Order: sequence, then C-alpha cells, then structure tokens
Amino acid sequence: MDAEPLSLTERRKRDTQLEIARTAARLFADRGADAVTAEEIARQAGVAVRTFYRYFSTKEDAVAPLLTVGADQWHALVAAADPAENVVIALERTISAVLTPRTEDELEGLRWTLGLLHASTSDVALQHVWHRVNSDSEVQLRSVLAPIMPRETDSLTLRLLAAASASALRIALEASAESDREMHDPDLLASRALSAFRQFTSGLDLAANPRTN
Amino acid sequence: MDAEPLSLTERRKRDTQLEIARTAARLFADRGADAVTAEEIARQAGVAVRTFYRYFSTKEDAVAPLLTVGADQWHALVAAADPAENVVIALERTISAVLTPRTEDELEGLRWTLGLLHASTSDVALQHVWHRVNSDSEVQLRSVLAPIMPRETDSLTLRLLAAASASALRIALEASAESDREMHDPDLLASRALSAFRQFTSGLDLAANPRTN
DNA sequence: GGCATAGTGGCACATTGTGCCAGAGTGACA
DNA sequence: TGTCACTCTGGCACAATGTGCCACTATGCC
Repeated sequence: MDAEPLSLTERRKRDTQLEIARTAARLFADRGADAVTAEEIARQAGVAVRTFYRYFSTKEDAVAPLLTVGADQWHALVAAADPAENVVIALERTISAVLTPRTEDELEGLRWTLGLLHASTSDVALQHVWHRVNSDSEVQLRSVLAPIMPRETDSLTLRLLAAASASALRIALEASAESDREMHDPDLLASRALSAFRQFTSGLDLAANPRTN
Repeated sequence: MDAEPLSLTERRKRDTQLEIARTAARLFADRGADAVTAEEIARQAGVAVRTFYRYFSTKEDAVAPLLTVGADQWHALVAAADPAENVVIALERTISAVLTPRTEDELEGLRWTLGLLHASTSDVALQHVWHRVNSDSEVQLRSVLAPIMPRETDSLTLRLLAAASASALRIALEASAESDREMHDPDLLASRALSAFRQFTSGLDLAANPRTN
C-alpha cells in the first residue's frame, strides 16, 4: 500500500497505542470491562493515566483499534476499486480479501479481533464499543462507495448498500466469535460473510415459504 | 392491545420516567448532551439525582424511552403475527403499521422520536444511544421472528432477516430526521421504510449497472 | 388504623475524564 | 556539539459520573 516514512516518534506512538489496546483487551476479557480501572490498564501498559487518556477518550475505547483494523483495510480496498467494476462485485472481492489474512501480522490482528469479540458476547460495555465501531464503519463505507456507484443511484440506495455490506461482515464475525469451535477458522468466516452479502444483494429468499403449522 | 391494570404507583413511575426523558431530550437538543449535567436534568424533572440514577443507568440513557417506544410496538406486533402468514409479508405489514400513528399519543411519540433523532445528527453522545437502541432492537427482533420463520431456515438467515428489517426501519428514520422538511411527514416515512425493506428482500438491484466513466 | 413493601432523597465515596503546567525526549540547524 | 523549537509525557487539581448505604415517606393490603 503506502510506504513507511515513520519517524522514531511515530513508531513509538503506534507501539504504545497497540500496547495499551492489547493490555486493555487482556484485562477486559479476563474480568469484564467495568471491573478494570483505567489506572490499572495504564500501569500494566507502562504509561501514566494522563497519557492513557491522551491516546483514548474513554476507558472502553482502548480496545477499539483491535476491532477497527479490519474495517480500515476494507474501506481502503473499496476506495481503491476501479469505478468501471461493478459495485457488488467489488464488494464481494474486498470482503473476501479482508477476511483472508496474507501475512502473519494480519492473521494475528484477526485473532485479536475475534478473541475480543468473543469476550464481548458476555460483556455489555464491550458490545457498545463493537456497535460504535460498526456504525462508524457503515458511515465510512458510504463515502467510499459513493464514487463507484452507478450514476443514477439515489441516496437511499447508497445507504442500503452500505448497511447491507457492513451488516454482512458484522454478522459473519459475530456468528464466528460466538462459537468457540469456529473462532479460529478464517476460511469459514470468509465464506460465511460472502454468503451473507449475496443473500442481501440477491434478495432474502423467503417469499415462497410460509411456515405451515 | 392489553388492558391497564396500572396501580397508582405504577402510573406515577411511568410519568416520572417520561418526564425525565423529555426533560433530558429538551436539554440535550438545546445545548448538546455533554454540556448538560445529570443534576440539572434531575432538578428540572423534579427528582433527586439519586432517583434519576434509579430510573436510568447513565445520563445519556435518559432519552432512550423516546427512541424505543416505536421499536417496542413493532416487536409486539411481530410477535403477535400469525405463523401461517409469510414472514416477509408480516414484516411489511408491521413496519407500515408502526409508522402510521393512529392516536394522538402515538403521533406525539413519533414527533419526540424524530425530534430527538434530528438533534442527534450533530451530537455524538446521542448517536451512541440511538445505535445501542437499534442493536438491542435487532436482537429482540430475532427472538420474535424465530417462531414465525419457515421451519428449515438456518441461524444465519434469521440473523440476516432481522438485520435487514431493523436496518430498513433505521435508515428510513435517519433519512427523515436528517432533513428538516420531511421530519414531520409520517406518510413519507412509512413509504420510505417499506421501499427500503423491499429492496433488501428483493435483492439490491445493482447487478446490471456498472458505472461507465 | 397498622403493617409490610417499595420508591425517594441525602451522603460518602471510588472512578472517570479534562485543564493546566512543568519536565524530558526528538529533530533541525549552525 | 550545542541550543532552540516542538511534541510527548506525567503529575496535580478538579468537576462530574455512577453506586452503596441508610433513613424517611407513601402506597397497598389486611
């Protein structure tokens, strides 16, 4: 993608942020988010409380980077898509790409995401973070989708496509995270997300099947 | 629907809750959520701060009842649907019903919802509440949808249908709330929500329309 | 009327999150 | 190498959030 003109300071900031995020994730998963104080996260991450709040605006926010890393990659891929390519095809392609880790770092990132998501099934505070991340992602997705939509598409359709795409990814991740067994199987995750997205774009096929009691 | 065996105490609790909610909504819309203290809401609503926190677990939560009232009605209607009726038809019917106010109280409730939603477009804290309400609604919708789904439907499809329904309603409300002009036109709101839902269930029709630059 | 129960208010307190200022590290330039 | 500007960091004070605890009051039931 882009080069790394990261100065020493920039690199140390990235490291500090990631260190705080993973420390927070460990503690939250261990004891639940509200049984952990900001002071404890800061101490274990090796920074002062005041510094913690310079990196993150709330205590819960500390784990957000672990959840947004995939979404950020996805938005970048969509934004870079060829406007001549069909939007739906581009979305399928990018969904598949972002759920298929290619480097060791990407795999580790995915593991952290799913692990945290797994912990959040029994922690309301973490669910809030996840929901916020997804809402932000949907808004972000709208702005990168707009330039590659067919010319005549109206605002409502743009919103719907962004919602469908974000929901497909979200639901696939949630479903995988809730099951212990499937939590570490990226292939299943990718195919599930694609299946979800295709059901949205091809119509949820329930019209001809009333329940007969 | 159901009768009102509300005792005096129960009625006063309802009144107090609504009074707090509307007081909070007024203040939040006026000055933004974080420029308002819990103490001020409590004072203007005529209760002690300690009592405020017995009704609501956080300051922002105070406005949630104004946003959930429609969703609650909707869930009740879906739960009461005939299992022999097609699910998609039932959803269209109930979406239309819940956005068509029949009494003066329902109309007032819808006004408060849209007004608050309008204010939340420029207030991050209120957006969080709205997102949380929608997530909760989606989960709730799953459990009331499950009994009226076709027998063979799998868990993923259930999740997708709930997400599609909740998203259709959410997006229609957001789109209406963001425009000053359409904010007070329930008919437009209902038709927009139906249109959104039908696009989900009939497939987002973008397959044959790549953008030609 | 009198009693059990449940809602209310006041108080103390841990925790959150921010403004402010002082110290320490980095990078540029002479 | 020295020094200067700039940014990151840490400590402190402080307003505000949210909770546990206890006493007080009103409702509902006999």
